[in-house]
Amino acid sequence: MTTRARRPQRRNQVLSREQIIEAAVELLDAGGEGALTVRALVERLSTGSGAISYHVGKRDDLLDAATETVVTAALETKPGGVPATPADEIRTVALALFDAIADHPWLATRLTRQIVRNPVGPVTVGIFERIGRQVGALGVPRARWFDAASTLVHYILGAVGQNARIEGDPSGLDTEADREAFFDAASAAWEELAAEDYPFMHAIVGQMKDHDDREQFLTGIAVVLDGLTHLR
Amino acid sequence: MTTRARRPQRRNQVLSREQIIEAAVELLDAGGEGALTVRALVERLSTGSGAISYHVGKRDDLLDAATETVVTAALETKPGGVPATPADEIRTVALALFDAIADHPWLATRLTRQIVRNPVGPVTVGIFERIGRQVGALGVPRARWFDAASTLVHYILGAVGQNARIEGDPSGLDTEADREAFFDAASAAWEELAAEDYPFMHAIVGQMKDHDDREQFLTGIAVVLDGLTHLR
DNA sequence: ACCTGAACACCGTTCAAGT
DNA sequence: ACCTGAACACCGTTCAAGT
Repeated sequence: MTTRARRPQRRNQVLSREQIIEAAVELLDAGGEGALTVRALVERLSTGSGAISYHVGKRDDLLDAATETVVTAALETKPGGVPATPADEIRTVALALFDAIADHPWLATRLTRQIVRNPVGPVTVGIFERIGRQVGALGVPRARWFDAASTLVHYILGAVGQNARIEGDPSGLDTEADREAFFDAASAAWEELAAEDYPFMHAIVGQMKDHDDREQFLTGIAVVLDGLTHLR
Repeated sequence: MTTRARRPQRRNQVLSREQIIEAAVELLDAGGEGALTVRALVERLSTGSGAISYHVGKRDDLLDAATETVVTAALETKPGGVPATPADEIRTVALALFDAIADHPWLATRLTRQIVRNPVGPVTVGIFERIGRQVGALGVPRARWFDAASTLVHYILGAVGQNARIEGDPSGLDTEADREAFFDAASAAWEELAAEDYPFMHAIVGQMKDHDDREQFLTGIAVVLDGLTHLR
């Protein structure tokens, strides 16, 4: 390693925007949105609070940046060079978002928020462009492309948001066991509802117990895709 | 007024849970989730912070209670005695939620959260029961009722969440003019995207400018309903 | 240009004390 | 049973000062 550097006039930049975002994502994954505090960040990066605001601005901006980083990475995952069908491509994007939220439950709230408030950002544009390109090939007439893409995106966001499990539970293990216990408790409670007032809930309590979120999500996508082919 | 009361052993209860929730909704409507602070509540109700926690528990519980109150009220609006078709009934529920979120933008985030975390509460059960009852009449086979109802609810939540405009903007008037300015800015930015990289965004920028959220929402519902009739 | 960290103005929750 | 309000342990942001 060469130790002779010419006039290091400015201090070694030891902290970067990327580093802060990375640490933020780790905190968010571990403890949900409440766990992302400036002080936790300061300790983890052993720096001062001013340095953080210098690099990423306000906490809210950091949350946006973290969202953007994670979503962009999720959308880039596209290894297979197979030129998929339009439906396949839509499913790929949808599942990428589904999985991203499964890995980062705090994303659910933030993703919705970002799309609403920042229609110009790479998150909104990325998702719409990627999905929207397919709707023409699906047989949707040009005048309805915006409606079609919006319907798909809205469905995906809604479904994906509902599959963000017990976010920010600091009590650790929200594993498969937890998940099952949660569903068991829910279906038990549904069974106790008055049957005459809640006939539907009683009818589906069995289906609810052994459904698979991911499969159900794909079913929903298929339903929307099917409906879109009839959009004139 | 009779002034002679027999031993009012306990003080007049001057503060009620309902009053607190009502004040909370007003604060939320006026300034978004950030405006609901214990101190703001304390001042508005001229009481102490302890009284609030006594009646409604923690801030988070109050947010849940406010959500429940508003959603329940929205779902109860059912004046016409006309026994609508299944599709009509679904549209009624969907629009009730749409309008509730238009009036109370803070609901968007909270509604999702409540449905995820409290599948037993009146919000989740109310929405599912009301919508789910219709899917049988739609021609969905019984074994698919849960999938069908979930698809509808997920679409509705996703769409409705996206139509919660600039929530919690304390700068007042988020009126029609603001809304238009917002869309104009967005479409201007979309037009500036590189046409070769974002062909879809360019194709729809005109549609985006003069679309109507509510109509688009109904289109989406129609798409999903259509898809559901083919679900086997 | 980059970083420090004290200071500030908030925040929600708790709890001993009063009625 | 209901309410008060001080005390506490947090929080994000700012900013003069250092390098």
